[in-house]
Amino acid sequence: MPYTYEYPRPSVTVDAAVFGFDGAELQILLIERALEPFAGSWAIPGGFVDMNESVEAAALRELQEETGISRVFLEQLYTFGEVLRDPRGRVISVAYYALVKPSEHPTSAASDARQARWFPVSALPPLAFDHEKIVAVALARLRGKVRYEPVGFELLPPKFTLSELQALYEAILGTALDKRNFRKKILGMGLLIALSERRQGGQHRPAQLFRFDQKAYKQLRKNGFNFEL
Amino acid sequence: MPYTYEYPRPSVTVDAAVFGFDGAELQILLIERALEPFAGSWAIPGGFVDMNESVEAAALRELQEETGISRVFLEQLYTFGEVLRDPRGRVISVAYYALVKPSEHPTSAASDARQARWFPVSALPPLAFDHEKIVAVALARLRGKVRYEPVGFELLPPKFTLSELQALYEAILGTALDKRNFRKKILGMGLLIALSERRQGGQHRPAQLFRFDQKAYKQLRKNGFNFEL
DNA sequence: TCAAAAGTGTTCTTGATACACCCATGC
DNA sequence: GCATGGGTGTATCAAGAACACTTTTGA
Repeated sequence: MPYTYEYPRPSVTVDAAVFGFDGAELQILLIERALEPFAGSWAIPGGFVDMNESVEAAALRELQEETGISRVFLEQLYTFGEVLRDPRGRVISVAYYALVKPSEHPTSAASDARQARWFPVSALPPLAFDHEKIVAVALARLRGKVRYEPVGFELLPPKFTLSELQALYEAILGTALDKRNFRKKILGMGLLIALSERRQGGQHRPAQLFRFDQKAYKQLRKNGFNFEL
Repeated sequence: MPYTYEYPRPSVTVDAAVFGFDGAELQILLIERALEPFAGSWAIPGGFVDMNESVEAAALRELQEETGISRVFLEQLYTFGEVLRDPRGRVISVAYYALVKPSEHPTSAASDARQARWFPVSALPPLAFDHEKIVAVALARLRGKVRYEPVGFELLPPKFTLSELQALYEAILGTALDKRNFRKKILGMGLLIALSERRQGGQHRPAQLFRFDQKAYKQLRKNGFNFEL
């Protein structure tokens, strides 16, 4: 690297806000830090980027190491580059957000995390570093994104009912939605496939199960289709 | 920095896609590199982040140094973190995009740029590094952003006609817009202030000049107003 | 008087919103 | 038979899209 010897180098970390949904509330996965600084504090998972891995690969690796999660929807969020944001010195953090189906990802703490645990976004503990800011940006992004791209399905199990889907949207957007209008709109898009199964959940009428039609979505996108709400 | 001595550190650069508008076409400001690698190639302005400045401050500084531009709309775009994106070694780039009023920013090359020049986005030369990718992402972001936030005004002089505004939107979006509908919508928002001046530009009827009403916009935003198209 | 851009309203169509009752099941 | 969530249609309203002619100026 002949050209850059003279340049001072900051450290670069990745941090990921991992969202999940428990059927009622939007959740975020936090780890309890095992190491200084902020040992014992809650934080979003993350760590240093190695020299021989891309930034995105680092985010995936840290998620795997600290929480056991792999194969998730992951998208870059924002890079936090204030000079004093980390007591260890100059550390620039590339933040990501991830959407997982908690049912498919039993979390298991490891690496430099004492434990990993889901918290409802409405009741988060104090967080290490500037992670509260990162979470706030991630939430804003998710709320924006969910309205014009079908990312909600990343948070639901492969088979779901329309009521579950609606509850998810209500949890993310923080508003009540009209049941008939919601169904009319979402079914009208032709992105859901009705399965031959139903879900029985108590002493009432069983609900039709659906799955998201990835292929139809990709096809529609090519033709200029825009998912909306 | 006791905790991080053991970590290898990538270099971090900032790069900025700077957009302008000449009345007809959307333009991008490029510099001709004076130094290796890619000496003599065109590139978007950028450079290394110093240890004692935030990433955003670095982007502003590099813009000033390489093109003479200051006090512009600047927003973070995306961080490019592939391992081999820079021949100098491991260099992570935090990309920004900027919107400038070319009239107010006579560009002047300096620092490690031989010259700075505007190019229409439809006719860019080959670019250094992965800058073509960065420009593509910046363009996509601008096209998305311009539809739901009034950023277009950053590209126009303080006083402008409705035809100029419409031409700008048409250049960015790449589509023709209906004159009457455009005027109806944009005036209906109450964000433009009609000035008592007119602009004479040839042998035809002079056009009413307007300016953007920043205060009204901030006020409306507080009340949940959403700019759209 | 001609060329060139500025300016102006109405109709139609489409999508968003509001709203209330019957259905299937388990207990 | 009753409690619980599942499922369905219509009428109103607002916003978007389509569309053509008159006005003002300089040459």
